[in-house]
Amino acid sequence: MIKEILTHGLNPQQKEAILYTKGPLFILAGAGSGKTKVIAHKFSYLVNAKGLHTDSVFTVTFTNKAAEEMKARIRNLLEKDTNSCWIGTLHSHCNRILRKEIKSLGHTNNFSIYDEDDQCNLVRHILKEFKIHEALFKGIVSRISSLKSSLIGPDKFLSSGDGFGFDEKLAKVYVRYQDELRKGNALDHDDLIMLTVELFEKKPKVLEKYQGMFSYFLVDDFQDTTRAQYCLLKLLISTHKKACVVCDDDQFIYRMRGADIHNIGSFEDDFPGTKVIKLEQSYRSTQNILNAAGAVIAQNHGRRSKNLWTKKDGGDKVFHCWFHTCEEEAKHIAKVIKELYLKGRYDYKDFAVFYRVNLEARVLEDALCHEGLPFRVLGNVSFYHRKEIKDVVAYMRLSVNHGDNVSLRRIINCPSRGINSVLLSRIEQEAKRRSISLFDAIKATLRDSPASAVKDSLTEFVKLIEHFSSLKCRSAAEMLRNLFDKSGYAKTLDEDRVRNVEELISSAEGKDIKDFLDHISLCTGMDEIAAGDYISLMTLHNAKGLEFPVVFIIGLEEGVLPYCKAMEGKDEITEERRLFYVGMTRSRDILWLTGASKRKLYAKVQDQEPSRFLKDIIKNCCECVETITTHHATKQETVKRQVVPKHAFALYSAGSRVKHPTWGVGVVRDCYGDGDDQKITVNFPIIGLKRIAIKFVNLEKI
DNA sequence: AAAACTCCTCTTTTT
DNA sequence: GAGGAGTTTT
Repeated sequence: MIKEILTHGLNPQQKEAILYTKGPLFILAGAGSGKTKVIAHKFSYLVNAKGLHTDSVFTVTFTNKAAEEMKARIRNLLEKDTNSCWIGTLHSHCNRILRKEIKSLGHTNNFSIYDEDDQCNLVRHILKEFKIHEALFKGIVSRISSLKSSLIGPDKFLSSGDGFGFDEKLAKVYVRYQDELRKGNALDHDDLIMLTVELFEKKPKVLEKYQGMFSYFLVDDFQDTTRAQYCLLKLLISTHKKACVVCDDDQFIYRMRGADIHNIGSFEDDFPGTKVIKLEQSYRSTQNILNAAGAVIAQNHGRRSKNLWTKKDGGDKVFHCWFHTCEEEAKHIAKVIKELYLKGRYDYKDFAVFYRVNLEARVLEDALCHEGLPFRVLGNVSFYHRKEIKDVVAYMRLSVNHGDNVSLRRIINCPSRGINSVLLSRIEQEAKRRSISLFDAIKATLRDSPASAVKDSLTEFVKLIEHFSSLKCRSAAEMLRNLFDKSGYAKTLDEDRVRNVEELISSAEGKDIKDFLDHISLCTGMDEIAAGDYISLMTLHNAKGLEFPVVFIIGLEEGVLPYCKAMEGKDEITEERRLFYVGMTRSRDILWLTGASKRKLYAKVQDQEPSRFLKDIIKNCCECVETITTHHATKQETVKRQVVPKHAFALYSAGSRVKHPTWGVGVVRDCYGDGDDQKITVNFPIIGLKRIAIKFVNLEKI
């Protein structure tokens, strides 16, 4: 009975995926095949039919956003609170475990979590000291990160190195970097995983405890796991082998972040008898879109075979259009969006434009502005990444963890406390000589230095930080507000930035200080208040996991998609192809693929060739649209005339505003007929779309 | 300590 | 072509 309720409205494969709990399960889920639904339903099946406790299902998502969605879905299905559940990213799970258990590894549990920015700062500091060319810091940070994602700690790396050249330097920096983290009582994101693995390997009792806590494991986006993450999961799963991983190898687009596609094979090897279920019915795209996307991805080899199909057969062919310049491309897209919008079938929020690199968005923004269309660009600098936010958070982190040298260096002269580089390096040396934290070194220096303006401001700084660490603030907001005022930092900011900090403070209202810090460290941005009717602009990477009725993918040119810096290796090209595939499969009804012969990249305009990926599909799947710039301009004109009729008797035209006696003001989306017989489609803000015959209604044109 | 100047770089990115 | 960082100038 419960079974029927929980699997109602699901297809046979989805049902099977939910009901199979005997052993390890591998779900190969195509784009739009309802994998999130399957995970949520499986969770509730485990609880309602199998009697598992909601806290004993270890559920992993790729992003925090996905975790929130999953929680909400499960909450609705179970009608139970999901707050204490283990539904989240692996990093947040590890943080939860480490805050509790890290003492047994000799750390303290008030550790700071460093983000990429902090890592870069630390590495640069080290490079300066080692007198290694500082511009290398980015490469080094990413090398260290990928070493950690493969569970290669500094010791292991050192011993593996008969290294020469760069590797030797890297090893030296890596050792020092990890040492600095340890001294500063800080972990970077990769440490969260690596240390949890270390914890489980060194402390079998702790591992047993967590193995015992969980009766089932659900892992979404398994293709995006790193080696370290896989090892962690394997440790936890190994006892009873009740796990279900969901993955799509065709959407593996995060190799650069250390994701390892071999984990898919490892899972089946490490858990023999794994049942494989394929979800191949797409509930998203039309058959035409699936055909085109399928033709693209089919060029990649060594994939798991998969045959996506849909009941939404037919649909429009995929549109393809080539332009002279990227400006024309952008203009045309704006025009198409406007026309579709005015027809009334779609809202602005139903449109998305994807591109490979952020700088492609510029031209598009101009064009959309020009047409007066509302849009938002996703994935700009995240809120927590802004300088002013990071600065106040650094104050907060230092108050919680005095050892946090990276945070201290960040704010010691912010606002200016008159500390010059001589004094600073004296403090650094003092800290090093006595192997104490910078914070303690400052205190020591203050004790035996003569009175001065610098001494006063430093004394005040120390007092401030100590005040807040001793003080039990009621909430993170209270602490932030006080720090912001009393540190004198507020005075150094302009209005905009003050407003940002205030936004941070209000988001901290009523939250526990440590929880709030964790939240900031583990989340990328403020949960986007995505509401509102906007066209979405984003990179192909950002598009993963989303869907839109109408999708445009722009810049389909050699050097852009595939991107020029990803064209050397074969693996890189296949990843670019998957990226394109991910973009295509986001679309429900309409898909446009565009490119241009001339595109402005950085300073100069470059000549562009059509992307090799287009060759795979144009012949059979695309409807090639001629542009205004070709000789057939008349065709465009006729299309336009249909949409915006301009005969003598037409009283209203698309885009004009009218007032209705009961529904208020609305925008005309589409018109039919003329004179007294004219019928119009009007969108009213609250009521929605309405068809109106003008002779029956007393409309006012405004 | 701020302003001016030069140099450099410039995929994608979640945690 | 713009933003960031580091260096030199005032």
